[in-house]
Amino acid sequence: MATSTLRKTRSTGRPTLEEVAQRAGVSTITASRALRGVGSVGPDYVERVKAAATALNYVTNPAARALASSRSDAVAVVIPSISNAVFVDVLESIHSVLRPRGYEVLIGNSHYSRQAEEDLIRHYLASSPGGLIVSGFDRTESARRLIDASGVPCVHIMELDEAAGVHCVGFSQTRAAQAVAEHLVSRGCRRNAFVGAQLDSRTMQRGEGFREALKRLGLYDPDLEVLTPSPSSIGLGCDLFRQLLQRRPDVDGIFFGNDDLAQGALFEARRQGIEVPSRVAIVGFNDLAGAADCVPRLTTVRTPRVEMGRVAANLLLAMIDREPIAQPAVDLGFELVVRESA
Amino acid sequence: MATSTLRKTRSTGRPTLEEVAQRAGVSTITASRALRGVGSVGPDYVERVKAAATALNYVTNPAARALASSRSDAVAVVIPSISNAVFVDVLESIHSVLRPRGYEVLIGNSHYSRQAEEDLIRHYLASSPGGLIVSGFDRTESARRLIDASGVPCVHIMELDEAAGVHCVGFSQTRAAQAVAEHLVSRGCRRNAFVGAQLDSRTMQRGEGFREALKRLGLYDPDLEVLTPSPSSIGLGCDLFRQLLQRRPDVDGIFFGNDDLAQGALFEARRQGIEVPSRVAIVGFNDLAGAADCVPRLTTVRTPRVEMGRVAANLLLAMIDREPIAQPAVDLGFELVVRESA
DNA sequence: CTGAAAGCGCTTACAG
DNA sequence: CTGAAAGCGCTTACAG
Repeated sequence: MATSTLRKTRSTGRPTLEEVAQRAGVSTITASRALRGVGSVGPDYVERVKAAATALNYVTNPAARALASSRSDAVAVVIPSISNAVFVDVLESIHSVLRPRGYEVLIGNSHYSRQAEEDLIRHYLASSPGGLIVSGFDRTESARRLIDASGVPCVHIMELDEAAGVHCVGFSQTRAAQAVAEHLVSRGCRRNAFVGAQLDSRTMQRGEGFREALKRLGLYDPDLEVLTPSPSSIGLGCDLFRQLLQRRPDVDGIFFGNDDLAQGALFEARRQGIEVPSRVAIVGFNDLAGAADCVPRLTTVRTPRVEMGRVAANLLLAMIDREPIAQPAVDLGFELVVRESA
Repeated sequence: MATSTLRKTRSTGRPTLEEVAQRAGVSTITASRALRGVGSVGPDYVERVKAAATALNYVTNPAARALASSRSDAVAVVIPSISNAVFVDVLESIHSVLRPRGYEVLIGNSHYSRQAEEDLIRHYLASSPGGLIVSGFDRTESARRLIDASGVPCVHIMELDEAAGVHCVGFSQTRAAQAVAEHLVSRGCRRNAFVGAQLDSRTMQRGEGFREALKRLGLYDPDLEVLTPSPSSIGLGCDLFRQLLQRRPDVDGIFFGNDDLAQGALFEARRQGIEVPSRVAIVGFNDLAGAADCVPRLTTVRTPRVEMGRVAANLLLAMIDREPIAQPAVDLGFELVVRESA
């Protein structure tokens, strides 16, 4: 058969660029350029190549492309948790802008471990991804150096840093916590507690912002800070609330570092017959699912998760395409949503 | 310089297998075999190669490996939603067994669309992944054919199918729903409703199992089936519960297709002063976060999400390694967790 | 605007 | 047990 001469020994069976080029009657490289839309190719050629590709059901072999160009169509996103709805929302948002642009989104879950994050960053950087998105700024020096040395475009999400050369999209965790403190105090709470779990850098920043604001208002009581390294959850919220009220029955305002803790507290309060917000006001963080519907409806801080993912992905895209960056650090703000619990 | 002869024109700067081999004083292919642990290589050689790789900080270029072997170290997982905690749990579990084995887990989110799923499957199959994990069996004929024709090992999760040649890990949605129906009836509920959202195949199977069981018990009332294509959420649970009780105030048992709907119903019941379970019993599905802590604590069906991910990933690994498969269809069962709401 | 040649960094298939 | 050669399917760099 005439076609048998085309068959390569180790062929995968799928059509190659060469076959597309042959069918279109052009050279392989012209077909490559036509399909990628780069370089100058005669419009008639472009059309013929595209037609041939469609007819053959051609799909670029990503491995071959990556090897030849030493640049992959992958973007790695390293987050500390995949169970925390906060990151899932951001991820989904990043996904929705990157996938349509042809990027593969690789998800690295560090489980809140600095060492695991460093390993993941090393792993992903090893395959020369098109871009990298990481969470916050709390990482090992090695990880930081790996990112710098790689030259791979990198966007930081969740937090803000004005340092030159750092690209980030987030909001001020500190200011958000201050807003919560001011709200609690303005509604008359005098003994305000902060309850934080996981102890990741963002939770700590919230604690700090809360503390600073209370100090400024002359209402800070170190005995009302409850911190635990356990992962945040509704069940933990129940426990911490119960313990806190047992130890300090005089507390009249509580700021929880995450909504799930606050929702747990609401359940526990109900079980113990403790009125919210009249006896103790409760504020959460993030405005996760259920916050608007629970009883009483939860007062919380709405964080810009969807927008953060979208803006970060677009910023990364601009960096990858070497477009000029108007604003390397984007503050998306937050919103205190006052409902019934405080 | 002597080393300049080693420098390739388009080098990426990272060490290559050739450099490792050179340092170890062996051929490239021997280094390749030593590092992969395949073929027969003298133990002393293996040691020297590994030492050289470590010294050079060598990391295999995945694109080159994939191109040469026409087989990638990626496993694609296609799920219908990334916001639904059910899939996040399974995903995390799959991740935890595949990543340590060197696989990259690619996540495809079909957003419950058959067409989107087909496109994702086509996309992932195009890059010859090592394996594929898909959710359930409800997909387009094209998607099914693509999977079959690809020859890529594929495991189905969430549901069960006894069909020969199909590898799956899940549990019977139907039987789980039957157990719920029997529980409600056994505790005295006579007018039992089913409330399902999203209308994905698993929700429909639950509805069917529930209906069949009630029919068998002579208690089926078609007017008590509430179905909506809206995505499942706590807020939707509030709405559907309110509407149902307005329309059929005599209902005394409700089975919600997912815990979030049930939790919403619990909130709404509280707001309306409707006693649960004395006036109406409520059962959820999946035993998601919060089910054990809400008020009243939710009676629900615990689904084996973590185990499902683990078993599916290991089954896939066995298929990839062409090991004999003892059991192509694994039924992991479920557990009715009776708490306070029913 | 178009193309022939070389190369990306591995692994397969074949020898010995 | 070890290796020289060829090839995977693209893109880069250089010509014309």
